[in-house]
Amino acid sequence: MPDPHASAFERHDHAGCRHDVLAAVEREARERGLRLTPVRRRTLEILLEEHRAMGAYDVLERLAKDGFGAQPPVAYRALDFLVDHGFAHRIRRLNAFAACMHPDHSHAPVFLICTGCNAVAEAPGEQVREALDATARSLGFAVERSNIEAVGLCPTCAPE
Amino acid sequence: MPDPHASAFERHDHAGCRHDVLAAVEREARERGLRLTPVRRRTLEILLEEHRAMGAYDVLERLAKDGFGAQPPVAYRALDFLVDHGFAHRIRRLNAFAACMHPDHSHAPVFLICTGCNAVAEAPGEQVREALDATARSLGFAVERSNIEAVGLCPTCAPE
DNA sequence: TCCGTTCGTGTTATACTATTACATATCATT
DNA sequence: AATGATATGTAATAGTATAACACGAACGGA
Repeated sequence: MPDPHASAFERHDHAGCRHDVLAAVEREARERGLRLTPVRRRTLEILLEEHRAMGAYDVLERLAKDGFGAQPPVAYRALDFLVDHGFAHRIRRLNAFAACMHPDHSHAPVFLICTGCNAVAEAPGEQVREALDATARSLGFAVERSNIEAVGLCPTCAPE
Repeated sequence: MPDPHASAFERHDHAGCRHDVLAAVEREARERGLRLTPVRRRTLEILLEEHRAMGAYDVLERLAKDGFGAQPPVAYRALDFLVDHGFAHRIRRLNAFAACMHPDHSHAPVFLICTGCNAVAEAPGEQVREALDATARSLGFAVERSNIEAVGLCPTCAPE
């Protein structure tokens, strides 16, 4: 099994992580009584196959090829479902979506977007999330959800 | 002078903070050799007057009423200028813009968006930013810019 | 099993957000 | 005043997202 903690910037076994994540999502959905319908499942597969942040219309195009509806709501609804239940993430800076690589445990990840190669890594966000909660709490604000995104250069693209 | 550290969730003297921020921006622009042209200045004034996150088209509408061009690029260019130089912020979650309340010192704020009253507060982001940098660094990622946004309930809207 | 309700899908249409491209004008500098 | 860089105005279009409605499948209770 691929190292689940490997950074998305590192080389890893795509086929393996794809399979594992899908299995984890299926199990989660079953346990939580969620309906992982054909469109939803296929949408997740597409995100996993591409293994990158994809626009809703890119996803839609692929869904249409697979015989699903070709109108925007088809993609948006499936993507919203995945995001709502933690099986995918929305990256607002890119107006894009990406499969969650750790769907089995709740987490609020941080996204690192490389301006050199356009790769997007899902980094562990516990520390950042904790700091954010503390900051919010000091103002009496109760955080429900958050998005934390950074753009910069990944190790490969960074100058020496 | 209004307390510059007051949370946006607290009552405060809008007219006062408006004036102070505008003065600070004018000084900053002068010192840094930036051209705070009429559209740009008016755009900032609009954001300050409304004192909330505004869509580009809302801003555009007001600019048009004031005799400026009525096409989207007019608003987007002015807003981009303000954002690029730290005089305003872009809140991606809302596809909106808000005047920066502390334009005199560089900072990477955190945005707290209340789902109850739609208020947006600009909270100090040093701690969060530090945690984000640490997380990114551990993956060899060099952060250039980031956006950190949280949705939840402000003190006023939170249930007892 | 039948009925009603909820949920999911497909479709049409439209709303909202943002950028490209190009012409014109203004500014800073010589 | 001439030049090059910067800023503005406008037209056209690209890209992102949602509302509203019809239909049908899944679910739960009588």
